[in-house]
Amino acid sequence: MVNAGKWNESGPTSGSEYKDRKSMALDKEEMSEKVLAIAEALLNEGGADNLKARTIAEQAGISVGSVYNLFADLDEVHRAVNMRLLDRLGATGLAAMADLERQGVTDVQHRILAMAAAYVRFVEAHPGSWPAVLAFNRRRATRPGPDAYDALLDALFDIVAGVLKAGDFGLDDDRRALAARTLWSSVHGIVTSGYVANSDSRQAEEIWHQIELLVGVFVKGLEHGGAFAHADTKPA
Amino acid sequence: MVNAGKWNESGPTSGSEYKDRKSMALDKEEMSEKVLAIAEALLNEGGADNLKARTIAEQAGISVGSVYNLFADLDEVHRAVNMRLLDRLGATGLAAMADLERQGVTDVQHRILAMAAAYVRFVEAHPGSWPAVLAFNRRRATRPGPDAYDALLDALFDIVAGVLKAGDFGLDDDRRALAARTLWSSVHGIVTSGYVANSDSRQAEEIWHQIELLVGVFVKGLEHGGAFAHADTKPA
DNA sequence: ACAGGAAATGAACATTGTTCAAGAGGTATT
DNA sequence: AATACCTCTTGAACAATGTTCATTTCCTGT
Repeated sequence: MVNAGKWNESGPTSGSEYKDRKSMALDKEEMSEKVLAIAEALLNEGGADNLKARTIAEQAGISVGSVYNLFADLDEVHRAVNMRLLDRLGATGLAAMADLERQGVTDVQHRILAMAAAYVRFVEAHPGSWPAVLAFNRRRATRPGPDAYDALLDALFDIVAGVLKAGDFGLDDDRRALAARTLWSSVHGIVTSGYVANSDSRQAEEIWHQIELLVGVFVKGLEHGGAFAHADTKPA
Repeated sequence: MVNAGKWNESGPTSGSEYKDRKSMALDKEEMSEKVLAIAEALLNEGGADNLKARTIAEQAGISVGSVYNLFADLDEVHRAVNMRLLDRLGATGLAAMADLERQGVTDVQHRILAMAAAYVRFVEAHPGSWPAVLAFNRRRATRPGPDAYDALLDALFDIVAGVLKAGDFGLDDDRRALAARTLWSSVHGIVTSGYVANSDSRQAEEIWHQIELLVGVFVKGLEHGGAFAHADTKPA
């Protein structure tokens, strides 16, 4: 068990290449990607509950057992889909930043808003799977150390931190990173809270109003040294 | 089916009181609360996946069928538990505000931080069930209109709005309400993101650092009119 | 051809949510 | 007192699901 991740560990019988291509249906790699694409579609349609081994197998044209041959269990499939999404989100963010660069937008507030807008668009484009990403509890955390999941999140934080660096708020690296994480978490909270809140199209408007207010207040607050306005309240 | 919520709709055969008490084990109401208490404990221990009809029945000393006699399905049980939690959170928030009043704390930043601290403590006190609250998708939304769920959330927003009212930021009621929702969503996002992020005790520290920065920046930003600093960026 | 082994298969098992026909327990009516 | 009637309880039964594993299939190297 738990043989996932060690594909092609040993060649077939001995060290030979049998990658003829042609007549061969699909590589394990290709089949894995096909499974992940199907899984993402399923998650998008019906959330985590819609990710069923038999459905995947049927749509992929393979048997249930083969799914478990590619992935240890459905949790791993879900995790893999999430990583793809996080990865794509990072790419989207970078693309948004490149767009801003191209348009010569230097105003920090504009740039942050554009980043937030990109995030909102991404979430709206994945209505079913994004909540699944957020709700995903890595139960039985494999290791205490940071995994690929955290690495992807850190990459997202770095993008925001890069935007903040453009504005001159007198922040050292640590504090800027903290501000980036705070801003990201806040936007994230607004988006997800909005999804829980009232229905329909007023939702999108409310989310955007909150984001506008947050970013406006955040930038103004940073400009006036709010990041250092410690109150001497003890946590707990 | 769907008979939940209409208990004792008609008396037994006719209008008679057979509530002797004594010898009678448990009222439906009492049994429902017992079930909810058990359900909350189960959610706290193992998340949504740990809410099993048979476990509830066993621990409550009734049969599986009886559980479905009290609640339409497990979703309704989950929903009821969530409502209890939201209700309790509201009470906690009001208690925290009363404490501040008693201590004569008038500084807005202090008060917001104290509220946030109360929220964080509450979440930490319900490590398993709180994520379940957030992840709860009311699938098949019964009505388009606001339900009890939204009412509870609005109550929470109102508490925050009350705190903001103390500070004089030149906000009209609508804008203050928006700021309250924004602040709440942001804190919420910080807490839940923190739960997703790195493990262990550094987690709590990181969460609190983010909250401190957010509140500091938020208050400073409001003081300097950041709530009106509209950028002319279009949403999408 | 044959042997060896990796990969695919799908039947089988365990666990779940949910339903429902049968029964139990009580009240009112005669 | 006996009966009819109603409500609530029960637990067996069903369907859907995640997961396993003995068997078969398919390919490569000899």
